[in-house]
Amino acid sequence: MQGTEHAIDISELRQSCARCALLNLCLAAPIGAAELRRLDDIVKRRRPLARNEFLFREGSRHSSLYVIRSGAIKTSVLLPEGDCQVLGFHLPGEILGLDGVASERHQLSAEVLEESSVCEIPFDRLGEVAAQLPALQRQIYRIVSREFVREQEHPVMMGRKHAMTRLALFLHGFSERRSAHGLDPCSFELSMSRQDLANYLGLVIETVSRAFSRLQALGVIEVDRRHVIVRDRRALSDFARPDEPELRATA
Amino acid sequence: MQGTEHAIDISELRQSCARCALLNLCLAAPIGAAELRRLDDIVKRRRPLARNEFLFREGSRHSSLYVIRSGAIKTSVLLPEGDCQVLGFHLPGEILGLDGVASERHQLSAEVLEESSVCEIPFDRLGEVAAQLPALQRQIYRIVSREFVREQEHPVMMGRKHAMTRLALFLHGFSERRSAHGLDPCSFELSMSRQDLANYLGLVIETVSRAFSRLQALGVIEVDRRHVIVRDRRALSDFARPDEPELRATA
DNA sequence: CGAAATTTTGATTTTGTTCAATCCATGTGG
DNA sequence: CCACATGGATTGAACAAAATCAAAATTTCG
Repeated sequence: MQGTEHAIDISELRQSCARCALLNLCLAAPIGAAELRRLDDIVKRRRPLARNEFLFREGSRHSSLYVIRSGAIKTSVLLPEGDCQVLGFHLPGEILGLDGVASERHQLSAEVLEESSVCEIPFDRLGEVAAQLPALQRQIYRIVSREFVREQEHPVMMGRKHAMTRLALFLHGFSERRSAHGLDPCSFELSMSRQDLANYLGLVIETVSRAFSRLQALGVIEVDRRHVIVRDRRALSDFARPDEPELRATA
Repeated sequence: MQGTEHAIDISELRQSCARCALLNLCLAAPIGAAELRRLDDIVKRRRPLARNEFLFREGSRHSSLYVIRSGAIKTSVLLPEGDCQVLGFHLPGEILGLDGVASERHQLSAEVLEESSVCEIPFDRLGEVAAQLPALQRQIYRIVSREFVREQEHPVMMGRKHAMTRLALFLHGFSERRSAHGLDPCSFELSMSRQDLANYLGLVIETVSRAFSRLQALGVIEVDRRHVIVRDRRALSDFARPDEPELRATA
């Protein structure tokens, strides 16, 4: 409830796809300036979402895609016994809401990990606009494909037999994603809890904790609470290689 | 090289989306009979693919989507050290080739597990047709979303801590998918090797073998080579529940 | 039929999980 | 401002499960 309605309106007016820093990662990338306004018209810029808020919940009605503008969002799915499987941690430039198009209901939940803002794009209106802008249509497919490919990194990580490999792979990928956004790849804050990370990696929290400690003891990273500094980028990507028992034994 | 060119032509002429048994699972589902012909025109029906052939390979140029008409196809991605991660086993009605739209090159390989036939749909021509048929456009999104959601089952499986749970989850899902296609859900042939299955589940081959033996010893399934009979559907889905140590201990 | 490949089974080792205790950062209320 | 409670994270010890190593059995295929 901080900030008046009025203040929010002003900031919304200021925003437009044309001047968005994420433009080239986003749906709008290949569109001419003129046509961009048509897309701009249907995009709703939502007020910032606070930590622990849900962007959407499993089972709720689906009608929009969301592009993350800033922050970090966790997606997960409920399992029969009450617990859940974390499916991803999503960063700026990434798209959410593709689940749910098929069944008109979201198949997963999206929870905000740190204050985030997103652009909401009503799905049917996007379809209407895209029908008249072939370049936009193609870009939508491209983005969807990109997300599809990125999802595959998850099973690749979980397929590794050693906890260290999984964590190294995660940290390495996280670091890479930061690079791609022009952020420091060697020093960052993890916005998810150890519990979330463990769940994501298919491990228990203790094992993740030990893997962090181990990487730190080996001088690969420095970790303080949720802050991570990558000390030896090379060593990290060595550990991220498919399970070679030699590597992770002594050192 | 079996079958003459002529024979193949005849069988191709006979095929059309309109009389395809998979129509309702496929892109064409909600399209009127008249418009269906336009889609029909761009679909290439490929001659049956033999076991071990590749539908496409990682790195090769992408230009089409593929709908599996019959058979079974395995997708996988190469890992830095030379081995690979199996990402999925795909059955009739499912779509392949969405990887590769973003980068114009396939990001994964698709290998035929048993004689299969697929419809090939040139991607840009599909776009052209869909631009004029909103119902087709929507259906494409729906199918893509469906595949997207189905991919999530993989990390859910890999997230389980016990080998038995992963295998049970796989068998249960496989059985369900058969039901959906009107096939016997309780008796089937697995077309993938134990090695492929182990890789897919994030386990080694010996562990998978033992899990099979164990499920058989418990009377849940009967397994002979690659043929599986589900004896106790209920017990199977109990084992497929998130890791409850009690369940899989004795019995 | 015989060779090669795949799968199963057994014994052993390694790793991760579980259980339990401690630590530590944070926030509360006296 | 400082005990104190709280939740999250780390660490340790015992245990269980899967990986590894090795061998035997079975199937597949030439």
